[in-house]
Amino acid sequence: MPELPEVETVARTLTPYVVGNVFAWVKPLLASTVHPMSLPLENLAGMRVQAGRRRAKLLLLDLEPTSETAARQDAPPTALVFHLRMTGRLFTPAANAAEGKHTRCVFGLRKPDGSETRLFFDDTRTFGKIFAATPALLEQWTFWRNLGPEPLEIDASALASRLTGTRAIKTALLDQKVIAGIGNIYADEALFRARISPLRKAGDINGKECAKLLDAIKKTLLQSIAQCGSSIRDYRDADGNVGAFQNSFAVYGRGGEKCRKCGRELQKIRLGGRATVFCGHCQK
DNA sequence: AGCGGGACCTGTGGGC
DNA sequence: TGCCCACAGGTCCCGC
Repeated sequence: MPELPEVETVARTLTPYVVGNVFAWVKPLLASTVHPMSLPLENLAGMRVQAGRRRAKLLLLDLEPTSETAARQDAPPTALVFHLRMTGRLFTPAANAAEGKHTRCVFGLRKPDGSETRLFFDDTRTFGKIFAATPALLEQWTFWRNLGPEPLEIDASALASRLTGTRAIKTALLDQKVIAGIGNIYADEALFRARISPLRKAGDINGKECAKLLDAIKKTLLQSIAQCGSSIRDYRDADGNVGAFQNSFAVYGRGGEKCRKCGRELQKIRLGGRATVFCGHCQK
């Protein structure tokens, strides 16, 4: 499900509901949803949500201590990290709402006025993870440590230096160590906009093409963020709203249909195990 | 190094 | 209506 624009949208919509609130209790409903390296989620008790943000496809709640936690012996988590994977959803349910069939964890938070609010983590396919971490723990997490740069924050030369080797450019874009946050949708969409075939060898993309590709990546991601992401089936933001960028797809999910640029039939292949759609005429 | 395949899960949609 | 198969926005691991 969520790639960079979707996680960004969830972070933005969730933040107003949680910032300033203090974790009071937690109810894990599926043990495997808690990352094996995570601190016990119970350690969240007394920590206040200071900010919400996104890194790659991860959503982070930055935490700060309160008087409740000041005397604690254990190291309290300084961040609560969520990886939504394919079907993870974070939202604040209505006060009387019951847990759903796919609710994997419930967090109880206390608002400054003393009233309680809850945070649900729902995840149909159960691939998602919750990780209560300290900075040291995050650094021990290989996936985190190896994350590549944010696509919206790098320049073309930085991208060029990371695109090496003989593997397909699309495979490289999906590799979170190369560049973080791009998934199957935005890899296909950006390559179409840059008029680059997904099958080209990453190391063969020249400087000019690299600049064009990065420009296409940034524009695609920013346009999607502006439209609150893409909703194919599961994705919803923290308010339960769908995104709109799926209406702007040039290639994703359009195999066999006509290229919007040249009218020829879009090809659908499998590349690195992922459905890949592109125009064999427009993309070289 | 890089590829394909499978695994992890549940649900949905198409074909028959 | 129902069954079976293919497939789904992510990542990891294995063997070649």
